[in-house]
Amino acid sequence: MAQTDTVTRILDTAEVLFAERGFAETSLRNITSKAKVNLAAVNYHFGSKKSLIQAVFARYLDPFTERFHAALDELEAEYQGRDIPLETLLESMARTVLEVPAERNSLKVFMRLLGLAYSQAQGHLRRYIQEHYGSVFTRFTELVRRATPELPDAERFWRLHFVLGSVIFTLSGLDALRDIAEQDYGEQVTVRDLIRRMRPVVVSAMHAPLPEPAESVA
Amino acid sequence: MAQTDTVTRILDTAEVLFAERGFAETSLRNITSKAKVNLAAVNYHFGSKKSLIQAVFARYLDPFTERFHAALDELEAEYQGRDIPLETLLESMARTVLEVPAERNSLKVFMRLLGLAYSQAQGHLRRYIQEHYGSVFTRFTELVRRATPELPDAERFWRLHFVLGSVIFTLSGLDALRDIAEQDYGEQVTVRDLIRRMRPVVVSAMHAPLPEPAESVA
Amino acid sequence: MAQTDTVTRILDTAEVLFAERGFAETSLRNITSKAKVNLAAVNYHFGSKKSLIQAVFARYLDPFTERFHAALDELEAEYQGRDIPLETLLESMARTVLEVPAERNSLKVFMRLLGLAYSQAQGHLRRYIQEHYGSVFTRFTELVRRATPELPDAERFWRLHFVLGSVIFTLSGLDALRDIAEQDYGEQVTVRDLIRRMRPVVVSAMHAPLPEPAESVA
Amino acid sequence: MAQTDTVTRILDTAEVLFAERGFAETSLRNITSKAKVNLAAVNYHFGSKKSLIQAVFARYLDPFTERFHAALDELEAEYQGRDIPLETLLESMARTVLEVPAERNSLKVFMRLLGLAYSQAQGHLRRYIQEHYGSVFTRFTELVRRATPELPDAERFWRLHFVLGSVIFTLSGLDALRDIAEQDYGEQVTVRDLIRRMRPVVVSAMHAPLPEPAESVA
DNA sequence: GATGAATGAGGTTTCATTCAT
DNA sequence: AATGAATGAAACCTCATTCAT
Repeated sequence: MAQTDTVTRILDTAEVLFAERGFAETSLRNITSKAKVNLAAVNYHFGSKKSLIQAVFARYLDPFTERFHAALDELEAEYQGRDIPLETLLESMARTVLEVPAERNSLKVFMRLLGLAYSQAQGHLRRYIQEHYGSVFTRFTELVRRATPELPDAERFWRLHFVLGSVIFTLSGLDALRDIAEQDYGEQVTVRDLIRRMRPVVVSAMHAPLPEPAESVA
Repeated sequence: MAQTDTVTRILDTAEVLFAERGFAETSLRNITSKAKVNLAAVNYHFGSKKSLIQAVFARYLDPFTERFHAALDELEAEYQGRDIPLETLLESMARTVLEVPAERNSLKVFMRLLGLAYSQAQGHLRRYIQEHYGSVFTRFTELVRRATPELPDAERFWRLHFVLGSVIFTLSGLDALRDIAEQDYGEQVTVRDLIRRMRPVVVSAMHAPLPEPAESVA
Repeated sequence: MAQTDTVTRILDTAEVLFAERGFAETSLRNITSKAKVNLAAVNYHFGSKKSLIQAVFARYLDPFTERFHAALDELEAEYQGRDIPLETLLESMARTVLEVPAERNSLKVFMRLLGLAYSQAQGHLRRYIQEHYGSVFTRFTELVRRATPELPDAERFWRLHFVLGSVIFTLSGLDALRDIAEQDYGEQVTVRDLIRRMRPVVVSAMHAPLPEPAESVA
Repeated sequence: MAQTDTVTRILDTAEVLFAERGFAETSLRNITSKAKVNLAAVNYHFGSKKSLIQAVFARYLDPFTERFHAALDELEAEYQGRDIPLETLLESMARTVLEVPAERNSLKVFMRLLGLAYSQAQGHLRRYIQEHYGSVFTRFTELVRRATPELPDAERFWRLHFVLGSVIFTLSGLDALRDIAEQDYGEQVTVRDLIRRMRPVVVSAMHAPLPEPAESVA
């Protein structure tokens, strides 16, 4: 009881502060004082700041991975060896991404964290994510490959990263952009809205015509 | 001479380190020791770390703004009031973005910096960029608006940011991605290749069908 | 059973770590984690780190004291009031020192601990040893006094400490020295060898001519 | 001026506290607060606590090494290739050891430090001393070899370490021993007295008869 | 009898900045 | 114009110990 409480309070506070300011700009003091927890508690429960950062991610990515694997299992069962259409795959991923943080009302935080994982140095984090969650991404990539046989492998690789960039960039910089959008267009945008907007863009991007071949001289 | 030298050495070193590790993770000591410059020199020449960060950006964004304004001037003169096609506008922007750092062989650094400007907290930086360089972007946005009359304003706003995200994300993480691509597909990708590949994707993205309207209940 | 086990495991681990690194450099965490024992167990069973240190010494010094008293009893019985020769006294001490740790194969540890007791601050330890084991040493010293009537008391005091220093220093640093000796002279030295080598040196040292008197001006 | 002052104050304070309590038991806060110097000054001037410890030793050992080399140069010149007698060599070393700290009235501190260097873990310190000052010791050892041709090499090696142990042990534990001696024998002992007392003991120890050969079975 | 959780004190180090020269 | 010295704040982490269970 007491433990769960402390550990959870630390994680809850940490993820919010990390999302707001980044890792380096958030000190353990910031976290523990806001969480009303002893300063040493972080090191006691997590061992180090690095491990805390990883734990914050794990709390999202563990259930995400599990559910996404399950969702892909279902799809594969449903399609019985036939190729799953790209739209369905993307749909399934989007749904899972939305599901996990929905239970804690922290979708925005999760998105910011994903953005930080990419943009902040934190080599240890990149390694941790790669090690622990690389396999789902690999599985997903392979299914995408079979859904888009017309694309050369390299082309597909790059397009997936274009799309990934779009999503992570937009969602992680969401707050600032949302402010501007609200000010300029009077719209109040939710993450759900954004995902709805992204769908056709992403699909079009993946299906765009192949580029003209490179010129002979670079 | 000696001063110019010092200032330039600081800027050259700072931009590389910032791009590699981020702002908070790069200390003035890191910079000055690598630049072989006195520790106090940063504060002496720039006043503070914040100002140094801004100066690093200004060195790219000042010439960029100037040239991009000039390029748009040319286009407007050429089209004499008629709408400039989206492809042409994007083309022009891409060319200018490539031109500026090309002279110092630092495209990657420039892109990483742009990425950091987006993703790192540094409120002061966002404000600085907005204040000093907001006008070019506004001008460009307005021209895009006239090139895509079929898009609702808000939709265009978001799509531009999707695209921006793609570009910055891909180019700023270029090194890592390039390694993977080379390993997996035996391709040696140049920045020019990437831009060539991006063109159809970006155009398709901008021209994607409108999303289905939001459901009534969020 | 469980308790005995825990206490013993703590003592076994603590003495090794203390001997290797010293008292201050060995944390209770080091000990308990290596001993696979709960962190609080040390405080629970021993009360404090200081008491643990004392307990580690007691485990060697209690049997040592007992046996040494017994050995001196025997000698006094054998010599029936006549002075016991210095060589015999030293011999007896050496034998007892070797006997106690021999049962646990920990002579080196014992010697290192004695060295630490001398050189590390730990006032409490010096006091503890003095209080609990001072009497054997006093008894031994008195016998030595009668064996070397030609030496002034102060001279004898210092010489005993010179010798003690030799022994503890050599035996506590044994591993490093043995490595050098083996490398340089191709000798594999056992503790018994060393004791054999020390005997004539110690005897000569104790019987050395008196120093010339101090000069008038320090 | 200001710098010299701060650096010197730190070194002066550090060596006293180290000598009194040992390295681990002396915190940088202890040092800087007693030296009335900013806490960060140690890291500014020395880089780390380890480097400070090394600097404290260097301040004694650098002049010691220099003078001892000079003294041996003189002796070699005087003896013109003939072997220098053991007594003379030891005499020369003792004189040099006394000379260096005499100028700062800190012989006792120097001795404690030497003792600590041996008994405290501090692997870095042992390595530092070995690297920087090993050569003088090697030179001295070689001269001792020629002064005691009757000793087998291994025997000489061990005897030198017996003697070293005597000296370091006694001198570094001096304070406690001195208290006892004063209480028991009413003597006030100076380091000079001790050295005077040690001389005949050391000489006798080195010239002790060879031990009886080892028994056939170890 | 034993333990996981928690704590307050204090450790070393790094930081951006300022100051006297 | 430029710099070496110095500083106060704050960073992360480890410590021995205590407490509730």
